[in-house]
Amino acid sequence: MDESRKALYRARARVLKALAHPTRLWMVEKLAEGEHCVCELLETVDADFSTVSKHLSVLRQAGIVDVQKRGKQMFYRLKVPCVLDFMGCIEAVLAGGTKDRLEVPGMTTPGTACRRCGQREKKL
Amino acid sequence: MDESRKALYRARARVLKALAHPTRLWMVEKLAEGEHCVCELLETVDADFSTVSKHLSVLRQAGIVDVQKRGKQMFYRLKVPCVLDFMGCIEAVLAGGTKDRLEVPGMTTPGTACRRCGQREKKL
DNA sequence: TCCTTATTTGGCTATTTAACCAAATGATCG
DNA sequence: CGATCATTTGGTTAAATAGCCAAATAAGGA
Repeated sequence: MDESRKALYRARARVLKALAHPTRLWMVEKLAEGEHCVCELLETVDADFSTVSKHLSVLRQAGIVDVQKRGKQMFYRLKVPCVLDFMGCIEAVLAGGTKDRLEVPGMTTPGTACRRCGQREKKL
Repeated sequence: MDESRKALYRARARVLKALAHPTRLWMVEKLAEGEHCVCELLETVDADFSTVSKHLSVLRQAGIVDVQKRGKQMFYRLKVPCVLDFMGCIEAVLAGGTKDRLEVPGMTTPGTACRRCGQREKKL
């Protein structure tokens, strides 16, 4: 795998990591309703002001949300709403389910031999 | 927010966290082709055998992949293929884009006042 | 049975992350 | 200008994570 490909996966992982926190997930859903200032988000999250601010900063740096300053307040918005579509699949994972992809491409058959180990299973 | 709701967000975050690593993301894509044993995955990932094994364990415990032991080998499969659908949206985030949801629900308008701060913006 | 192969487990250390507190910034208001 | 409100930044500490190595398992094969 070449370096640019590695960088791609690192970048993707960074986005997911930004989302991978209960409070931040909750905030994303809250922002799906429309923009909110930090103090509004603070109300329902049981955490310190600075903690909330830092979570929002993580989401912003990942490119998931947007901010706009108006007056004394910072208004956060969901910049990329498609992240909300993740929830359905996450629920499927939690349900232990084997939910198919939304758009099913050609998933190739299992059965390729292990090139390193050189062999396929022997029994069954 | 009640405790069971918090637990839900924690659970969701756990799934995303399992996915939020470059190597694991890569493995998920690789497993989308069909099942692979650990040694096959090892070939292309530049890491220790035990490291690869641990990454797979994380994915398994999250419920994203499945294992089946056959002979000496452990065959990992993607249990919930819909996680592959995340990639499109992640790319949109990376592109700084404002990609809409796949299925657009009624996203409410911004403009609700800050109940805590008691006011809406003054200028502009 | 002993050896080899495939994979997991158990430390261990370095790095990252989360949370809180206190102090800094920035805007509006009196 | 000085006070106040909304939010961010910096510091600190505790906890979680990633990676490597070495040892433990588990299944076949000689």
